[in-house]
Amino acid sequence: MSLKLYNSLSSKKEVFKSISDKKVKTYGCGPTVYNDPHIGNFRTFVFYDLLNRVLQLNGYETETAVNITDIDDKIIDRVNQENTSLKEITSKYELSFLELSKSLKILPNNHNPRATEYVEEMIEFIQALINQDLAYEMNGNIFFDIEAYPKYGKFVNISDDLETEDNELSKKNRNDFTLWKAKKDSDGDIFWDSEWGKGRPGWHTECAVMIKTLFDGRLDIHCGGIDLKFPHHENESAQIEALQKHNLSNYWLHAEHLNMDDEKMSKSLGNFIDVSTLIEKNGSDVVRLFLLSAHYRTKVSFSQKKLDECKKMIDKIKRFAKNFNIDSKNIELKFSSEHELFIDALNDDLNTPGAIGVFFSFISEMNKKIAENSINDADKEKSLVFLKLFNSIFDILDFNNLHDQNIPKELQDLLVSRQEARKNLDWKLSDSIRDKIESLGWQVEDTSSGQNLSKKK
RNA sequence: GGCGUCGUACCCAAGUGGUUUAAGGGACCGGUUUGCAAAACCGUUAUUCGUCGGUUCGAAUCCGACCGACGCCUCCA
Repeated sequence: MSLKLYNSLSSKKEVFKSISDKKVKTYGCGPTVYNDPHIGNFRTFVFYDLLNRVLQLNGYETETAVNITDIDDKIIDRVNQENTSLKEITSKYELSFLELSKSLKILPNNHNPRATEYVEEMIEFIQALINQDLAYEMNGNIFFDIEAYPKYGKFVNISDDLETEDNELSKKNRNDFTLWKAKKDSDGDIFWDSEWGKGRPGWHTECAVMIKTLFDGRLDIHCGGIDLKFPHHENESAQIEALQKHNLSNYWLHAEHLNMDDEKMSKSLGNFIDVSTLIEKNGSDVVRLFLLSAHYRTKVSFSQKKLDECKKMIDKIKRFAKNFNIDSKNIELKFSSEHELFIDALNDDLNTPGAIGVFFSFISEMNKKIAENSINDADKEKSLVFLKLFNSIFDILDFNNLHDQNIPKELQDLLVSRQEARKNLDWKLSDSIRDKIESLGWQVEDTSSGQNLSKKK
């Protein structure tokens, strides 16, 4: 099955067709670096990674960008509150974003452009819009004139009542948006010089110009959180499309929110959970699986119970994987029908829950054969291929570390003693040693091939 | 107020016209196995998909109304 993606432009699943044959260019709206990101932010970032990996699975070479918004009102607020510098705040949280991304196995992007490094281009871009009568100046602010761009409203129906005037900024039209913000006293030394005076670029212009500079304003796929659909993405594309007369992006993908008690998790509502806290408590593999365990276009409510269930799922996969001698480098990805079902699910608009279902059905089938001792070489090979395929997308297994290799000496000794006791049929001693092992945070299982020690769940 | 999304078992969650008289995970209960556990395996758990109508040979899937939840229209992943 060819890759299908739900395009927000048409509100339909569409067969994906790239601009050039092999290479796909994607851009995702990244974090505003003024705060530690919460788990909801990372739902979207992990979704970008999923898209990237599925594109690669389909044989595409990807060129990805996720921007760093490092000029913004909230950042300036923090700079003023903490009496520090812009760079100090933004570099701290940019680093935290990149580290958490790595920890959640998000593949590195080709570009992580910072808005502050493109201000010159932004000023030129705004000037070009003014020259084309697509923007106008008002008290040192520059606004995009949506009346000059009749196609405005690709993501929403702009209704008549929205045309009421908003006099606060003396805009011509309520939906005219800021390209350049005139400097305010509270901005301190955070400003750039332009022909229209001191100020700084607006958010929508930042993304538009980074895309223009890196990708010549022409993308295969633009993605972001659902809340950015309007006005951010509307405005982003309006600027580029009004000026360049072609689509900014052929596909627009929007990820739904992670909610907290059925309400959107957000920094402004204060109902968010830190990613780092969550990773520390549950492990990054569990958090990653949790974020991928629901389809990206459905709302998800956060709960610890779900994370606990994901942990159990991972344990089940690991137990299955331990049946095989995995040398992941030497597994040739030769797909059979079982694998194709998994790929089909992913190609059907990144249906991760469907793909997980296919994988678990396969595990069940193989486990049955293992229990009956009827598993053959072909099954084993299929299993290895499936494990590798699964991990190429979900990336929650460490094949080199499936067997807990670092067993402390103390435990090794206990295992030897227990082995001895079992040999002597001294169940009382054997069980007391088992209790001791458990009290140390490990657990021992007796299998036909001997004792199997693992970290306690 | 305008625009939009969603409502599937005890919980989570796929499926969006016939291969599904509804995947997969968790939980529960019964069984096989085991010295006992654990794990694994087998079986059971929605004749039903918010409610009521309609279209169709056929609907969880399409249409309408209603009820309920949420989002966007202001910063937001």
